[in-house]
This record gives sequence, structure tokens and C-alpha cells, in this order.
Amino acid sequence: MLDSSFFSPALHPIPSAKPIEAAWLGRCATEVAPDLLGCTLVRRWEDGRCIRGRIVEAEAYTPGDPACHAYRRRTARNAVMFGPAGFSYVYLIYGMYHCLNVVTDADGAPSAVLLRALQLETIPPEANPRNEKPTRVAAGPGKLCRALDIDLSHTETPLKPGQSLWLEHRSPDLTQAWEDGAIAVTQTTRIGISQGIDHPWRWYVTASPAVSKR
DNA sequence: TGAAGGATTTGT
DNA sequence: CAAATCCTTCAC
Repeated sequence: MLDSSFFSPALHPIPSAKPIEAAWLGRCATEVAPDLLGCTLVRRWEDGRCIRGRIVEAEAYTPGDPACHAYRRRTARNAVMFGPAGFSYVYLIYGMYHCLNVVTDADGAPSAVLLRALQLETIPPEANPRNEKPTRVAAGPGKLCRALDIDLSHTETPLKPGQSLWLEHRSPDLTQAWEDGAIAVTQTTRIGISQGIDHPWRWYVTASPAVSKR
């Protein structure tokens, strides 16, 4: 039975689940991105405090994709995307926001999945200065990082339990819901880019109130 | 060494 | 629609 809290605008605890391994991420970003919907991002602080968010929106950036930061060549900033899957890639955008990616695909194939929106289980008071609706606090890649206090110091983090960031698989009830086709997913074009605009490489949970844009 | 521009967000 | 704001990239 699907936990109805998945679509609820209120805050609900998210149960821990099996951690996602690097090998699972070592596939094409266009496969991984939709598979990450319904999975959980865990942010752990030095003091051991953790906050979880359910991924409801993601975009894929692939080798040969002109919108990918690694399209032109390997640089200091994008180097992690050229390595093996299972690491974070965080960058600064427009001088004021950070964006969190999950590095995917084989070693040497520069690609990643941009995490664009989460449904949070709890909201740190300092993470919501404008007192937005809880479902909107992590609606958008910049807001997601602001909510979870993610910045450039978090790039190239191995995504494993005990680190500052890791991923967990869908809970059993959500896995069942996906198998049943009970969760509608929308696939469409990516946001904010000027090249590669025709690739339909953005996926989001259709009914989620936390999706950044429609 | 400098200039242009960006996988965003917000308010006008 | 334009501002905020600064790092990265590429040209000179």
C-alpha cells in the first residue's frame, strides 16, 4: 500500500532504505534520472543530524550533450564528471545559487543527473527565510541546495552512508507503486539551457507539489 | 589579464 | 523582464 504522504503538502518522516551503490549509478544518465524519482537524498551534518528529501524532479546531462558542463573539455570544475559514478558534482550558478548533481555512467564518460526538486521530511528554520510553503522549500536546484546547506565544499563527495550526502532506494511501498504504474511521471525538455534544448531529458513526478516548474 | 556569460530565483 | 552576484571559461 502506497504511503499517501508521498503527495501530501505536509511534512512526513521518510523511512531509511537501502543505500544506492555506485554501480547502480554507473549507467547512462538518461536511465538513472527517471530511476532516481522516488528515491531519497540524505544530507548529514558533522554533528550527525540528518535530513531526508524525496527526489521528485531530475535532469540528465550526457557525453556529447552541448548543455553538459563537460561538453567542451575537462577542466578543474567539471573533472569529477569524467570519473566514475557515485560522486557529487556541485557548482555555483549566477553567483548566488548552488546546484547538486549525481555523477553517472562509466569512468571516462562525463555525465551527471541534476537534482532539481525534493519533498523534504523536515525543514531547518534557517533554510526557509521567506517562510514559504513546506513543499516549495526545495522546489528548484538552487533552493534544494540552500535548504540542505550544500555548497562548493560538497563537490566530489563520495555518495555513501556516513558522508555528508548519499542516496537511498525507493521504500518497498514506493517500489510497488512504481511497478503498479500508480505514480505518473512526466518527461519533458530541460530548463534554463540554451543548447541541446530539444532533448526530453527532464523527468518529474507529475502530481508532486514540490516540482520546480511545469 | 579582462570580459562575457551562466543547468537560478525573485520581485517589478 | 531585469537584478543580484561571482566563478569559470575563453579570448587577447
